[in-house]
Amino acid sequence: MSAPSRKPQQQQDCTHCAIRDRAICAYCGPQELEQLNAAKSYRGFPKGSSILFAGEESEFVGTIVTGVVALSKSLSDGRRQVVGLQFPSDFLGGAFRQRAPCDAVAATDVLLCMFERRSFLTLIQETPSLRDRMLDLTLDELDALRDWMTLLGLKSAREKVASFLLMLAKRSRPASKGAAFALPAELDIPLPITRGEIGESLGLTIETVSRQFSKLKVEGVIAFGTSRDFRVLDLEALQDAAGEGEA
Amino acid sequence: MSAPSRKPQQQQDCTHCAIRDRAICAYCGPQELEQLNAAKSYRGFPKGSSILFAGEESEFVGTIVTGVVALSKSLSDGRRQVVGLQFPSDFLGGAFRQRAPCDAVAATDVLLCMFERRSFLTLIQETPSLRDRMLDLTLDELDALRDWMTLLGLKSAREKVASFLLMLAKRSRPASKGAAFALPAELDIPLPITRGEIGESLGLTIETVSRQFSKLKVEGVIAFGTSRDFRVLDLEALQDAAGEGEA
DNA sequence: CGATGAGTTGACAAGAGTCAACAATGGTGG
DNA sequence: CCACCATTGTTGACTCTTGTCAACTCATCG
Repeated sequence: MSAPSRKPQQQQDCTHCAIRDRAICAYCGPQELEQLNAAKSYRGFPKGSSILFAGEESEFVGTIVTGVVALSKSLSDGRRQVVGLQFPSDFLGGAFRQRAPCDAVAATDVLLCMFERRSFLTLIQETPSLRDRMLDLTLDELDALRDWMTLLGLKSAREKVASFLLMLAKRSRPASKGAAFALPAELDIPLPITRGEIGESLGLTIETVSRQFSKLKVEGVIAFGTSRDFRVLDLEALQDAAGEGEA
Repeated sequence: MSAPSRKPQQQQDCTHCAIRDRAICAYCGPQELEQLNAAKSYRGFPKGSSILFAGEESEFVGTIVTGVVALSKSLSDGRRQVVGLQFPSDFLGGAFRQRAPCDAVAATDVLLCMFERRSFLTLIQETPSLRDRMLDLTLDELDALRDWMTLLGLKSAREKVASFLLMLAKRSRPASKGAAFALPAELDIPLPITRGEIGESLGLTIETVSRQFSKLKVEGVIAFGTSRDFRVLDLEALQDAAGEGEA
């Protein structure tokens, strides 16, 4: 486990922010950015720590600058379902409501660009570019959830695992706009979460996930560096295994 | 199959609308309502007809006044997953984006209160009460999807079916159609969709759905009138079977 | 070093899918 | 009005994917 970055981060200038063009502030002009700059604050969450508890009141909202956050729901008997993975530039929008709809846990060390919830609410009322972006992001999230539901509802274990790896491959790439999805085979992709968490995402057990990984490895579709990062050897085969093509 | 209500409905007055207090217009004052009243139009969709096609451009948005709409996604091999059931007062918000994110099919005869998409966009920009309600509804939908994902990911067939029946029981509250049909036995709940569609919602086959229904029936938890409506005999047992308690 | 947790692999069991036959329902046309 | 047909739903027998239980390996950290 790596060290928490607890110290208040030095105020990074918004204009040089790596996620400037994809985050909640994407549509903001220089002046609006100024406002955000003044209101924001950074906070680090060490891997494994809880960012939000389901049902609890949340006093802040925020954008992920670095790291991965797992949103999950639990049944009373302890079974857990991961209902969303959030990456840099994603907005912890659940926090937008008074009570968080699900747990949010830092899957890796996470750096959040935060706003106090109530002041963000007024900010958003007064700033059309923020408001529009907010709705955009929320609708994007809806779309992503629907795709995920499709995966959960009708894909086989193999398809689920392959789809998951593809999703990671796409999302873990720095924002290279345009250019069709092509992976250099040499690119090592980190698995930001454990097998257990992958299982909880896909509605599978840890053993099944492991077995599917092994099978894909034996088939020469993927290769592992350590058990926490992989490389796509045969993209076409992986897409095939994922049952790509959502018609 | 019942007759389509294709004829342009007479302009119903918004103030007497049955879903006035829950729909997109819930926060609107009298004056704003006036504006909506002028812009809206009604349109009926016969059972089984398509309202939106995934990927196609949608030229309107709308609220469901009566009926049930099934949102679904398909894989290229024909497998289908229902990713949302929408009831009266729900907003066909997918249509808010230029291209619909999934198919929308009228599961029953449906009456829609519609707006031309582009004019609705400007309307929403100028009307805070509409805008706020829109975000509310979208966030509600997100929450509902997350619950549904939890169901898909980790519940057993029995739990899925029981949860589905409970959901119907909760949601099928009066859209106050013809008062003539206000029966004393309010416990009779219609199943608005076929077993097949239920299966596609829950990630189960039609046979499994049927078997679980039969089991619940034999156990005395529910009873069927026709195969398209049921009654809850033992609510506690049903909640138990659903694995209620999302911690 | 052991100790701990993550990950892999195997044997087995069970839940859900598949295939198939049959029953019930509802709409159509003679 | 009834007979016919298509659609929808039910039930049974069998199969197979995935979950369960358990042993074991591997990496990492005190």
